[in-house]
Amino acid sequence: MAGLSRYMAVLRLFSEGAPTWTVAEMADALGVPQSTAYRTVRDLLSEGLVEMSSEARYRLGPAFIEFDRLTRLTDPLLLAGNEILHEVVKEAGIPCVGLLTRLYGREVMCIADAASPDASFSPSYERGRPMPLTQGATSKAILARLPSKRLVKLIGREAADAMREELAALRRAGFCLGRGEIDEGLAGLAAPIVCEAEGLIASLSLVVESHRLAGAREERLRLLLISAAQEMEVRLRAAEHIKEGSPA
Amino acid sequence: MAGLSRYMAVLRLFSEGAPTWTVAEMADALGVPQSTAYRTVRDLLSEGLVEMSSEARYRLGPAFIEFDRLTRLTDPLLLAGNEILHEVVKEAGIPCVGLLTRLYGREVMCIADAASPDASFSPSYERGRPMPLTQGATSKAILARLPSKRLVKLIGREAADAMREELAALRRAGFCLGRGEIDEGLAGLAAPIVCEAEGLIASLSLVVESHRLAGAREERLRLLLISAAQEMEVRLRAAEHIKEGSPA
DNA sequence: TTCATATTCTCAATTTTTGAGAATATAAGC
DNA sequence: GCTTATATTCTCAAAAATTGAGAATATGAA
Repeated sequence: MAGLSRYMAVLRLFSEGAPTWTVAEMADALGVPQSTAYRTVRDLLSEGLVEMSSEARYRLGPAFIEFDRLTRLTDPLLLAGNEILHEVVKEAGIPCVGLLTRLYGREVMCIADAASPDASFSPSYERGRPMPLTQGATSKAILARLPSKRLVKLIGREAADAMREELAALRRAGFCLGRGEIDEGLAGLAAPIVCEAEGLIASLSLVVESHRLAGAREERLRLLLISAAQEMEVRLRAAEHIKEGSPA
Repeated sequence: MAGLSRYMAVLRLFSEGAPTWTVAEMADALGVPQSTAYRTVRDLLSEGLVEMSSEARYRLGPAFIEFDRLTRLTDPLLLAGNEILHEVVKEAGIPCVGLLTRLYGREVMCIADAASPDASFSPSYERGRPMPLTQGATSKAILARLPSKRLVKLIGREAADAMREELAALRRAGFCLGRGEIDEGLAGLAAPIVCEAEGLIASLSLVVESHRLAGAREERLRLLLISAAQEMEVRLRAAEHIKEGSPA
């Protein structure tokens, strides 16, 4: 095993169910001798990617929290959209959770969440959680705006072909509604956000209880999301011009 | 440059002021040939540690957000203390920001923050932000509980000697108050949290406007923080026993 | 102290990385 | 379509780093 992947293999051992590991356990899990595992852990330790917990057990280190903060401070979508996200949740007027989600590398990932104070349900999403690529309004709103070449790369030719018509319709509508596709009893409403210059394809979505989606209210939320998403696009373009306009 | 550090050197280029880089810029900044830089970036890309932004620019990738989520879900201090942190802010009854801070690797780092709705000031702290080691109530409450050997390793012999008496007093008091040590006009109040079994040394602190710290109120907040910190220690020990008690 | 376990060290064989430049993509303009 | 400029990958022998087994040291508790 070579280069970076040898380190990442260790880091990927850590999980919610197994948050701490001894070096012996790592060596075992990866099938490498202990001396090698110790060297690897020592390197990770010195970079802050793991820390010693106690009694020879190790856990993920502070570097991840710091780098995450950096992404929070610099992500153009968050800068343009976090404030609006909270406003949308407030204006929705019913119990709901708002999500900002983004195609990120090869994943569709939630990068910001905001629950209304009266939201009694807890949707399974939050910052840092990868979402299923082809299910749910949030992801579909994103896939619908993907150039077909990239879509194929992401989900494969067959899956892309199977979804082509549905996505074309969503693209025309500029909006996506899904009922119970992910959580039973919950519905997702999502509007796409695209900024070519930043290479950004994302969506703003709202998760609400299905039974609250009467006709008129659904229409109101649709308009709310679409206009909020458009406002985010405007801010993204503005931020980008500022960057280019400023002296290098 | 060898092994992991060669990759970290690239990642550490990214900052709030320079959130995106071209490969040529990286190669320049690090003094390596472009072909080498391209190979390094390709590896980082495939692990999700960087992503392509647009037009040959790269930014930090989704892996950091995912790993951060994992630390949020598994950090024993956060599991034991996040709820209490919010209660403390609520019960404080004045505009304030509550912080959970932890000795993390070689840094003192804030891992959770909660502002009261009426807090009009914005303290310079938040999750993922390293704090100055030897300044501010938050850090001092932690240093006071550090075994002197580790203290020396952390801040050096001279600095450790210079602080020895002050820290001994803080240790006896079980509490730390600092006025304007970090932000002019703000005061920090902090109580230590220690859990040997988890190898955890931390503090719970409250940032308030200095002028609001009348005598009686200061005393009330002191007691609030100390009892909340103790409750966290209790929960930490409970969580630890559950872990040990459960079948492997 | 003594034991048990955690961690680092040693060294030759093996594998990876490096750098310079050539060879390919890729995208924009004509 | 072609042309140009730039981005990215590839090639290959020399240089450097990693590997694995085990010995040598810490470290901490009894």
